Amino acid sequence: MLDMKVLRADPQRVADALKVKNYQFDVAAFTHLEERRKTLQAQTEQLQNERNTKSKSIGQAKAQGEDIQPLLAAVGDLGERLDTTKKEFAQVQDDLQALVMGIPNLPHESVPLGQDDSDNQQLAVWGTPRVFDFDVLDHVDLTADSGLDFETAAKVTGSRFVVMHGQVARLHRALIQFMLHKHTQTHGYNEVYVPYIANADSFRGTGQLPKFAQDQFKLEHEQELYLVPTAEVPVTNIYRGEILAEAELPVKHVCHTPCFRSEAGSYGRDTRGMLRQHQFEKVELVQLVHPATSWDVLDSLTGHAEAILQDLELPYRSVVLCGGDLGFGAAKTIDLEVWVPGQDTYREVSSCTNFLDFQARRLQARYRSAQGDIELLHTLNGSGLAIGRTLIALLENYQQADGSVSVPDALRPFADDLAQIKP
RNA sequence: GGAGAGGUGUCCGAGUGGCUUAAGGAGCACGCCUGGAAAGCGUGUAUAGGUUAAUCGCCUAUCGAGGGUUCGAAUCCCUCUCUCUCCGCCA
Repeated sequence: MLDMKVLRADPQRVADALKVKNYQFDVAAFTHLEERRKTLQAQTEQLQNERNTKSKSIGQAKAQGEDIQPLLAAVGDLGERLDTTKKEFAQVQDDLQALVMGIPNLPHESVPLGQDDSDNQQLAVWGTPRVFDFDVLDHVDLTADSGLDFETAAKVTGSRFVVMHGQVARLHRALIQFMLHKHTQTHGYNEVYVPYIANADSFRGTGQLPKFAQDQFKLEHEQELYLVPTAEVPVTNIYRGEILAEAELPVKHVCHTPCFRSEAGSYGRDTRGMLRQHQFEKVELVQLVHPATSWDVLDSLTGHAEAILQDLELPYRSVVLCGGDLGFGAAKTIDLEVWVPGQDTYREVSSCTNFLDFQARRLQARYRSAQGDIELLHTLNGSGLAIGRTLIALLENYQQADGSVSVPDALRPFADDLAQIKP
């Protein structure tokens, strides 16, 4: 959520900034609602004050044994007027809230202009894609006999799911262990385990609701519950409504969860293989930091994700997302894209984002400064990394002419010393 | 699943319709006192919003959440939620 003070002070400036994100902010509608809000709030509070004062005097009169009938009469239709005004005020508040909750975060000034991912700007390239002296297989063909089993998953559940067998399942598990190990032991993150189901308040807190309900798996339950689309939701919401001491900062969490996404509206895209699944594993990095540090933290957090790709010796590049490709709550996002030989291109395995105080304001996640002031935190997160896509990259980059796949050194200790996957 | 007890500020804890403007205590901060400390004494110690150029101030809301009754609700009623105890079931 944006700062209401900023919105009120200069809505036109907000509208201009949001054009970078292809978002049309209706300044007139906002200003109109805000005017009504102001009037109605003043009226409501004035009536409440009147009621409180008069009620108190009734109490005092009663305590002194005086006749309270005239006082009761003086209250008259105050209650009714208050009721009407209150309802009107609540309605305007709801409308205004709905409007403001739907406004995306302002992009940082360094975010490049652009419509979609083709306008993203490359920042750096690491490693060189391997030159193969045989015909390259993609992960589907490579594991058709022994590893990834899409037919069975389709029988058990439906499309966009996978069953993994044997050594591929082991490698998949090893990737999770390896990443958790690296982030906790080398990068100083605290591991957390969290629920894979979260309530609507949590989804609103991190910005998945109200706007993106169609992307979520909603449970049939008496309470409004959803499967988590990323660990970002449960982990960041640990701090919803909390006030941390400045000395506790920065909070750094690493968390492995499955992620559930309905992928509504992506029917034709990435239908082959396990690039885009309804369920995938992810190791997520989440930080809650002092506002002054968040831009530095974005760089270091991205570096932590990059370290995984470097240890696995997978070629990748980093790109900064353009305005049109930037997420709802993001001020700036750096994507890491790993080389996928089967597609002869780079594909996203990590998305590292600085939300500034956008999520913190919805969450009311704050800290108390040394001076005793209470201020909003800044939140950041990034994949470190998406497991399924890393596995794809691993299989395809490390494939051999005979159809086997060698396991990179860094991963072997976590895979019971598995050195090679046989076809 | 059944029965019961609860949820009050940073913490403990009082509070069954109006001197509650949430008592009292602990903790913390500052001041006085002291050679220094402890003790003692004093002052302060929530959040969100409104008003204001801003501070002070003033106003409104918040006692798990949401409704309701009432001139007036922490207190009474309803729904939900979480915690604890006992029974049952269970990995």
